[in-house]
Amino acid sequence: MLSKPTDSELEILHILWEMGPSTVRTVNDRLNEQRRASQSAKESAGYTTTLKLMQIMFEKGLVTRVEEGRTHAYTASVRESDTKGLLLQQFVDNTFRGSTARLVMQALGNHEASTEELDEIKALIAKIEQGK
Amino acid sequence: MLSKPTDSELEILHILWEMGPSTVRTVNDRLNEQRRASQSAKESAGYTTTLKLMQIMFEKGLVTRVEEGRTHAYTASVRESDTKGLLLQQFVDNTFRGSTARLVMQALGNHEASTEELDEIKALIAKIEQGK
DNA sequence: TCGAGTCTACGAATATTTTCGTAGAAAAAT
DNA sequence: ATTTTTCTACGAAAATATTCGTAGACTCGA
Repeated sequence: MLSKPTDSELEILHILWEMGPSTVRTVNDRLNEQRRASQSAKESAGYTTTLKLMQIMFEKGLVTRVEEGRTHAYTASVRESDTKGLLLQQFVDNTFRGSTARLVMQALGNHEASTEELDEIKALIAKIEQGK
Repeated sequence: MLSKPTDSELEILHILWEMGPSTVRTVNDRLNEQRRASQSAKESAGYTTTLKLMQIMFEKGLVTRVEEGRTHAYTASVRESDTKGLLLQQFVDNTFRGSTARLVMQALGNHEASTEELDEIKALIAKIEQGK
């Protein structure tokens, strides 16, 4: 059963999805790199903080790990699209009363979407309509 | 400055947006009614739980209140579209790395959107493209 | 070989969010 | 008039999420 990751856990999952199997050290470095780059609200995380999070994620089944000599190589054990789908589902339920259409309207209304993005979306809609 | 409501606070805001100025009692009743109706994960909330939440929301400036005899009438002081926009922004940042297009793709890809909804969205896209 | 550096494990301090018990005042019911 | 109900205020417990200190084991270079 797919369990919902917290915000911090999601940050780590993103890195594992992007980089594949990684050590805690690698994840921690990348994490702090990203936070610095994006002026994230969060400070940089201590090594043991990231370690602990990843251990908890292991207990929850969000990641698997393999001993590689003295260190562990962690791998995401939930699929990116499944996880995002679940998060999206809950977000739509909580915030838009379950209405995907209203979510999309708000998203397109607020944000400047680029012409390319709009084209992509139009193409997707066309594809969905064909399937009906 | 618009502050981000927690999940419970959002649940209350929805009710205030829907019903206009309301007492704690009214909000609490409606809340539990909705939770029962939707088999929500949460149990029904005690009166003082809702009261405390609304007091906290008042301190945060999410709601205003007016004494009406012995009770208080609470009103949302943040706009629905602003609040949802903020939540959406943060959700897109956390979950889709800031890409609205990817959010929309996931939303349309996963969910069966109705023909009417798709038409609405197409119309919206057309309008945005005209504005460019 | 010894000391500095790096790893995991683990407990616990913090912070945040949610829940509720209790007390006191006011109103309503009997 | 007195009991019961219905409010608010408030503190604090409970639940959840985040952060980090410390200890012990292993590795590597001097």
